[in-house]
Amino acid sequence: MSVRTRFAPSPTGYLHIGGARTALFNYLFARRHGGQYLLRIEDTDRARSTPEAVQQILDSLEWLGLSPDEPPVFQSQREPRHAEIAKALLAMGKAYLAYDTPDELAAMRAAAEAEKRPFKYDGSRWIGMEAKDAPSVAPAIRIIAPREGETVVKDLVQGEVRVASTELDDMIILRSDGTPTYLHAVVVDDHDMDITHVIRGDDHLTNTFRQCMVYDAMGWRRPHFAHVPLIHGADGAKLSKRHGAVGALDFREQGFLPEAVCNCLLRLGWGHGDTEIISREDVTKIFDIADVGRAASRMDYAKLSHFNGVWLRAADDARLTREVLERFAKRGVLFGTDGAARVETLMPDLKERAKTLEELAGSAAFAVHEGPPPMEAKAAALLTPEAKERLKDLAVFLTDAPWERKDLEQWLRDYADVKGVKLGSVAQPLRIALTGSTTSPPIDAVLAALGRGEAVTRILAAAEG
RNA sequence: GUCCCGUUCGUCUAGAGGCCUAGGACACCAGCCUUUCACGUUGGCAGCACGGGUUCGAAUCCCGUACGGGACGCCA
Repeated sequence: MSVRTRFAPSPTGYLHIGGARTALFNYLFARRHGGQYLLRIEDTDRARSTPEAVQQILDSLEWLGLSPDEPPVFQSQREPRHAEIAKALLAMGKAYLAYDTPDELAAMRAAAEAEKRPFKYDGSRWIGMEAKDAPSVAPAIRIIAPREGETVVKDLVQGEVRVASTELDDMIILRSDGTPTYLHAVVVDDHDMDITHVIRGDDHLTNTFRQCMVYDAMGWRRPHFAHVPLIHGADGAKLSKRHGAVGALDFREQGFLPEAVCNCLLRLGWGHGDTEIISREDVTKIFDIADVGRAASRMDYAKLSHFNGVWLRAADDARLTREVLERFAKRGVLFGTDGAARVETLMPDLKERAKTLEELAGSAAFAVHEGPPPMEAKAAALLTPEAKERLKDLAVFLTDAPWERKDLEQWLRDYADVKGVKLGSVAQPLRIALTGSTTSPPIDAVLAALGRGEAVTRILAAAEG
């Protein structure tokens, strides 16, 4: 049977990076083994699930390049099937009707706590009861837990984990209102979807033992399990908004590339020798779930920036230009076709200096600015009378300079040589005049991209300003 | 509280008994390169949670302790 994995988020909010990483592992595992990777939306909690959240999860996965191979399955639409299995279990005598009310259950828990003993449900009085003797409350269906021995799970990440049957009790699989519980629905769905490998967050590890009750009672073969550790915030606590960006789409907003986010997420928990930078294509060839670590890791935003810088430099110039222009539009920065062309011309040098698309947009803005760009205070301070004289002189001489980047560089060197000054004392005033900033791509590249007319205009404006 | 899982530089990790004087990456510090800033490059700082075993030999195996996380719902 071919490998089938699934990512099963509940649509109660945005997709956070922990979920994104789980999706990534599911995707990679399936690809590695030539199988399918599916998506199941666990929307059985009607009160908390929203269509907006579903859409956001879909958008997030698409952005990350983790769209499923088949249309998503919506768990809520499968409730009849869940009920059918619950009733089948009842008919087989592997489950029973339990007539406890929520209040009675709460009282039992309170009593257990008062006596400082762990609460364990005992529904033995309901087993074998005739319908006519039952209380007049709507019953829930409980599955009969194993009474002795232990359950053993060979987890692909955590290794062999075992839990004694004394720890398990008869759990509810169908509520008194006829709706399935999560632990039951998951098993039925995974079985029906032919899921062979369940890869999920390690918070589900102990749930696995209860899910095994359903598999075993139905005589279904259990899938392989792999419980990957959670991602924590920089302080080691559970990941939350106060740690900064956690939603997958927040990263897009902040100018991170999906390939960088995936690379970073991959390295949180997965290791393969000293490999740090790795493409989707390459990791697909070597990914092994056994190489995932067992310990929780912390999200490291500084390292994400580094990964992003690496992938930014490797990215296609036309693509980056599109991204930057989109950001200009959002910032209200106006640009014409010549401005767009300047950005693309400068892109090889621009991307070398940025960590995010936001930074890239910031450093590219001077190129499309209508007229002389705004002057940074630090830059303005360096425009001494002496520097302004230099600019006036340059404006004159540049009129005859050859306007190709390579030639411009040589021209500037010759100019500095002839004037007997250091190249820096020529380049820096020029940079300030042309970009309004003390930092920019190499000055010859800037001159070439702006064009002679625009360059001279800016130089004169700065010299006289 | 009970059960389950975990613990290598600040962070992410390599490490499956001798290859470890514990390797790499990010961050940080210093130098080099240089028309600025980056990139690149050289070097530096810094870690096997603790205590017992097993073994000729342990970061690696076993047992405790401590600390962290997770699960204990008619939530998912």
